[in-house]
Amino acid sequence: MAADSGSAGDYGTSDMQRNADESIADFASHLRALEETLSPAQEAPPRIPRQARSREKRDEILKAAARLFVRDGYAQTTSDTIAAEAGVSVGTFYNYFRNKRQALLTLVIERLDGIFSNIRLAQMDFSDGHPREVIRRAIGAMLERGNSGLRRAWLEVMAQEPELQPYQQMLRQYVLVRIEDALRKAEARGETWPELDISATALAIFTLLDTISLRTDTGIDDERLADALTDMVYRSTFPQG
Amino acid sequence: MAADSGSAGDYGTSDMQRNADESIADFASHLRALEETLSPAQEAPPRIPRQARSREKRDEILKAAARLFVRDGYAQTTSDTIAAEAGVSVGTFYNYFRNKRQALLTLVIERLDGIFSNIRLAQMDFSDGHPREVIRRAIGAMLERGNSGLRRAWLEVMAQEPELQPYQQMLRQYVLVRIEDALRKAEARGETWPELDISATALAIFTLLDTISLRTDTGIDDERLADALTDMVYRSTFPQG
Amino acid sequence: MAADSGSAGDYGTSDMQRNADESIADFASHLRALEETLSPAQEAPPRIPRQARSREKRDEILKAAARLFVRDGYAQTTSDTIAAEAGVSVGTFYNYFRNKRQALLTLVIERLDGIFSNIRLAQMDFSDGHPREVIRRAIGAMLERGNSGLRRAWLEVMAQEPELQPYQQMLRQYVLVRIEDALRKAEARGETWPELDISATALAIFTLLDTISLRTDTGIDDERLADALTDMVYRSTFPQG
Amino acid sequence: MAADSGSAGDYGTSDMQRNADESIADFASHLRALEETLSPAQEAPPRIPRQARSREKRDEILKAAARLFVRDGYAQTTSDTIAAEAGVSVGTFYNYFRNKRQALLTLVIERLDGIFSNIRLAQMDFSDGHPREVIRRAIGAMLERGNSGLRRAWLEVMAQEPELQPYQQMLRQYVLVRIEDALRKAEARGETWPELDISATALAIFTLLDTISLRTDTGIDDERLADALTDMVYRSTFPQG
DNA sequence: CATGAATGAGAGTTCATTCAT
DNA sequence: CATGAATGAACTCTCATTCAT
Repeated sequence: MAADSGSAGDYGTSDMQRNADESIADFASHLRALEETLSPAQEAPPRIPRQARSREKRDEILKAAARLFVRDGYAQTTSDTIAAEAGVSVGTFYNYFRNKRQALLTLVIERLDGIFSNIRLAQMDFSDGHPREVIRRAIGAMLERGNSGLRRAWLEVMAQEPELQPYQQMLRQYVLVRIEDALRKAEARGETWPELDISATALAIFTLLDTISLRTDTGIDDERLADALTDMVYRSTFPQG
Repeated sequence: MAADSGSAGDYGTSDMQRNADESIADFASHLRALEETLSPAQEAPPRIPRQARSREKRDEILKAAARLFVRDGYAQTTSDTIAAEAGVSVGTFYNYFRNKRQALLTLVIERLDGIFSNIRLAQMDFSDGHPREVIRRAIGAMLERGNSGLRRAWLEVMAQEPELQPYQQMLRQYVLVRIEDALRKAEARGETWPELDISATALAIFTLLDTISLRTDTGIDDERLADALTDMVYRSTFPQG
Repeated sequence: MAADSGSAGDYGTSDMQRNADESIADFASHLRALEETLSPAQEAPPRIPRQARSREKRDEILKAAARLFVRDGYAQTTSDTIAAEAGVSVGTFYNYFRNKRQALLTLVIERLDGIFSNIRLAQMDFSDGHPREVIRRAIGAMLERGNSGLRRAWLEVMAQEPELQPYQQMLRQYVLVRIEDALRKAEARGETWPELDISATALAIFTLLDTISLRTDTGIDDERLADALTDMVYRSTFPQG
Repeated sequence: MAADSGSAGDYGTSDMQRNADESIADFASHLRALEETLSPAQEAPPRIPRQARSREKRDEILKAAARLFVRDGYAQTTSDTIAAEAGVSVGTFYNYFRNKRQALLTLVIERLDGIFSNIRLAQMDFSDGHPREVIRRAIGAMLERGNSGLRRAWLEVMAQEPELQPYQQMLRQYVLVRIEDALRKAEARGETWPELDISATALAIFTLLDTISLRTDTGIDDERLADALTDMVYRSTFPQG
């Protein structure tokens, strides 16, 4: 299915490489943007650990929390349980995190790229003439990262705490706007279907991939899935696919 | 369950219809069994009342519960609130429903087709030669049903109670298989893209539409959205769209 | 010590009576004013009891709370303890009161006259020519009411919850202003010491009596104490006492 | 501490003085015993350190504690906060003081005369013929000392721990008895109002001044307040003021 | 002695569910 | 059947105090 190579020569690889590097840098900066977006929701933790052992314990607690949030969901996970799972007392949990919500927020911020793998979509740039590959790469990257469980927990908190919803909106807008941009540029170059409804298509693409990345077991191999999704996005945007 | 019949056949559609209806009925009966399992009959289980006045009261309660589940989510809705919203006492609520969960299950069972509007996708039949219209109609139907709020509540309970998940799987499989079937037939007729990965594509279509129908406000008009989605599904399946 | 009688006639008694009646009416209106002052701090209780038994239970809980607040102080009294003392469960306590603070506020409002016996001072009217008796009566009334324990609890909450302090200030101002008024009128009639510092004296009188009424056991009989206080207030305000 | 001397009886004053000083010393030693009783020596009790650096640190902590007790009250001040305010760790706090209460007790003992400024009242001696000035001076001295905040904290602990109440009684009695003494002597010289109820009047004077010295902001200038209080005490005791 | 992480009893509060009236 | 008061387990979070480093 994948057809890459290209018309021009041998330095294709180094080109790819350069693109990948840039892409990683891009990705990092996108992440930082998202982090900025989220941090206002994050109050200072009660204790900033100074000793090395302390950092480890904090990480233990975070890992324990992550396990439970993923397994049982946010609401079903109690502070007592997290503490027990981490092998510490409740007091200790509250030494490191102001409250349960902050623990989740911390997790989300620290694992942004795993959780919001959809920002990969924000990086798509169709200007180099190989849109199919661009799409394929973004989708592949999205599917391989695995922290969708935490995103489910994040969505759960948001449902309960309306103050957080703006943040979700912002994250979403961030990606959405970038997809629209990429599409609009391709449209300007006359590459897309005529009369393509850019906003609606961007929304559809975003929704599709955002949700698919939350999948647990689809019964379908990730590679095949990525290929099918790529075709879908590609064909629905660029004619003569 | 599957009844395919053949390419021509004027009763194809009504067949499809019957099948979908049957399937919903099946699903409902499973859910009812589940209800029994999850809320084991103790002493006198609340039954559907015969007298008109009682039925009305029960319906009032259900409507109130639905409003609140949709507005605030399942966990955030308390039995007290439901009773208050319905203008009855908590006791009365518990006279009609064994517990909060049963009230939601009842709602889900009674409004199955509104909630699981994705069942409409199971009815797509591309054999009449106008696949784009078929897709458009299914999508239009999905988007216009309004009970996505209750489905969100249903998903919320499921997250908490793993025993329910098989039922979600069941419904999902039902629709998926039907989409695959339709695609396979179209493929047999040589209408689809060559080498189309049927299962993966069906999954993608299902996921996309299933999620989109949960939307609250996308900022995009439903008609436009339906058109864009139709294009997406159509172009990614049938070439030369 | 008391010397009343008067220049004129036999209907002195009925005069007294009328004054007492007026005084009670006055007192009630003062109380209402204080209640108005406090009520903004009071949120609606979670459940307004309708059944008679319910009112009784509410009263039981209030009495139990009062006992414990007086005996152990506000902070040392837990909701569990109150419930236990009242012979109910915690849940029941929270059915009647939104929280511990509201229970105290309710008590305070319902027993305003016992707790803020100092409003008696707000009623003093020296215009009838018998200031000593007026003072004596106010002080006597202050000392005989007994809920100073609850006022101590009230002061305790206020120390902890700055939002309530305005209310204390208002109660205080209410009485203070009225004492000043009475003094100022007497001054206008030339009855007071020349160059009397009205505000400071009012403050001193208020403070003295306010605090004395918080006494538990002074070792001195209430009548004697009232007489001594009367002398003190009278002599420090009106010359040639 | 106040040196008045006067026309009559040259050692009278110094006697009073000695008594007051002794009494304070007594009180202090009682408090120290109390400290022992309340915080029973376990293993190595924190003692007053000898080395200069340690003394300074201890003083820093005490000052920090004082600031916070005054500003926020005893209960609202946590050991963590005290440590932070003093720029040390909690551990260090507990190296110098057995517990929070002991820190307050220590403060009280070390600042007895500032806190219990009402002891000044015990030193009043009307025998030199200028009672008004004597009163004025005592009141002035009371009002100018600023540690009433700590006394409020002390009263707070006492409310929680009944074992401490005898000590409060002790100090109170000491001052009361001395005021009564002074009044009785003046009465013997025929200077007071006839039939003055000495005990009750002493109690009233004590209560008034004791409480007024706890004031925070009365809205009235201290000098004016002192003058008004002086008038009040003077006129209610000595006729023809 | 200094540090600060760890502890855990305990406090306030909520809410699904029961049951006497 | 309707009512709504009663229940208590469960949950989140605080803070005085200890103790290993």
